[in-house]
Amino acid sequence: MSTSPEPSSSPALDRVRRTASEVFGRDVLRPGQAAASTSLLEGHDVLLVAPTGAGKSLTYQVPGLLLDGPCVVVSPLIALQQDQVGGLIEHGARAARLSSAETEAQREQVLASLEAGELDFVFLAPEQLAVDEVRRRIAAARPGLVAVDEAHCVSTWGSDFRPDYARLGELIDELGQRPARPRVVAMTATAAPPVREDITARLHLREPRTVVTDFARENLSFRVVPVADGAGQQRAVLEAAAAPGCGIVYCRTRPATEEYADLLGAEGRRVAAYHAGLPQRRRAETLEAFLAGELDVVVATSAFGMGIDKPDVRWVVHAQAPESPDTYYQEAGRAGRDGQEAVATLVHRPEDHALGRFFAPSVPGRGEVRRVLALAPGVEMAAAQEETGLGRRKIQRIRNLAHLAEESGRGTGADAVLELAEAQRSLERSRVEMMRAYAEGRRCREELLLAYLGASLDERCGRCDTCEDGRAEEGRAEEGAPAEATYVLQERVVHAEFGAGVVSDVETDRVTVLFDDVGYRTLSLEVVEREDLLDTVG
DNA sequence: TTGTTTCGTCACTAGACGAAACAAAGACCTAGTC
Repeated sequence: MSTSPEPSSSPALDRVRRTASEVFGRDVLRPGQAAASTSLLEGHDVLLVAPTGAGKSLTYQVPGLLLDGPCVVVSPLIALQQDQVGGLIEHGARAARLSSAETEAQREQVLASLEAGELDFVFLAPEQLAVDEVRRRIAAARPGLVAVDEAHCVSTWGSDFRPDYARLGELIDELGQRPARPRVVAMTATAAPPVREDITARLHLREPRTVVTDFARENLSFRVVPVADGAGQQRAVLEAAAAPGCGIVYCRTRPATEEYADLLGAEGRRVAAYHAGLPQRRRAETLEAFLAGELDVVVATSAFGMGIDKPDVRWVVHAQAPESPDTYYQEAGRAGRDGQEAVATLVHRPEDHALGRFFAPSVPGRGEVRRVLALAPGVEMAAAQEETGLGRRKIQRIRNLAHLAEESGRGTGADAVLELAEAQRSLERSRVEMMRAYAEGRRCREELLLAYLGASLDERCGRCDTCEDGRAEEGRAEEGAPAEATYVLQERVVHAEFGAGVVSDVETDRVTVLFDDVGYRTLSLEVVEREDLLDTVG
């Protein structure tokens, strides 16, 4: 996998520029757009990591028009798909959505148009692509490009939620083999290096080029407010949410969103709660009102996220820590998209991390795994449930684990499945610990987040709370001069106990490694060196 | 894993206490009902 530089000139780039200008009215391409689009035209698959608002859409829209055959866009939310279809039609492209929201007649119309070559773009969720009939008819239309939007879902979902995400790679493979296999572009706003690798592997990207745009946020200040109890937490959240301008308060539970919405409402803020337990219509109204500037604050669970591109959000407050720095950076990053100053505050109570551990996927029992693996191939879900006495979700999870275990070379059988499930749980739990390290550490906040996400900051941000109050600087002084660079970021290493892994962060006195089987571990450099625990792999 | 609610016990017959039970995100989809 390589990170592609911006191309300076080529016939492919000329075609991209012309179409971007003539069809979409974009005379200047933003960072990443040119590299990603030309790579697709040159025959590569592409993984694009670029922040929301950086114009990721253009990266599939332009090649989608230039390559032969229609472009299939896989997108997780049908509400988002509708907006994207509307946007393309406005520019004169032929686009449609295929989902359960369409009537049978409308679905037939979409598939017939696709087969007749009358559509440039078709939008659908993985669940639609998993329908044999739909997949067969799309393959018959010989698509030239498959775009996977919000591609981090491929990595974070699939094992126990929306299982068709776990099958997306093979579903795309079935749309045609080379030379007819469509090219694939996977797009996401943030993805730490192991997530990028996971997406590449699960989508079976071929000769992939990875395009990563700069995602440091120079207008965003990160803050952490430690609190000891529930009352302190509430005070801190209300205080942070009293900031001027509009903002988002993120909570981990639905009742918490309602409670804070009531409290903020009582203070005179125009506020609404948002979570997946609310009626669809009310959710849509809340989103619309927020985008239109009719609400000051939305108090939400993680359901409020994808597709929200409101530039003037001035602050984001996390009432509880989310389960990983990946999620935190994505949610906090919804503040200040307009480039004006914005603040991201995490109210931190150590107990809140328990919820992160609770949500980490469980490891199935050995007996359960054996029963699922013993099922005859191709057996229907209803029969499988009857035979194993297990729920649909559990069966699906074990099947997906078995599939992934085999694909990743761990092998077949119950041991391989259990090993993989253990590794997944370890990784999730270690992400929770990384989040704790963020909240409890005294390093520059942005430096730590960017290191985690695989980018580096040349110097401390100078804006976060630890930079401002001098803790970040003090910490460095106490630790002494930076240690000689024994380990290099993204280098592969082997630990005596934890096995193989990749260096994800190097500080003056410690090194953080993402191990394949146990997740993130932060190790003291002194101990590592004294006991010779970590070997680099050539 | 944790915090909150519910329930039973003791018996100072009102309320304190501890144990047990419960709930804690995310979105497709389809079938059934009004």
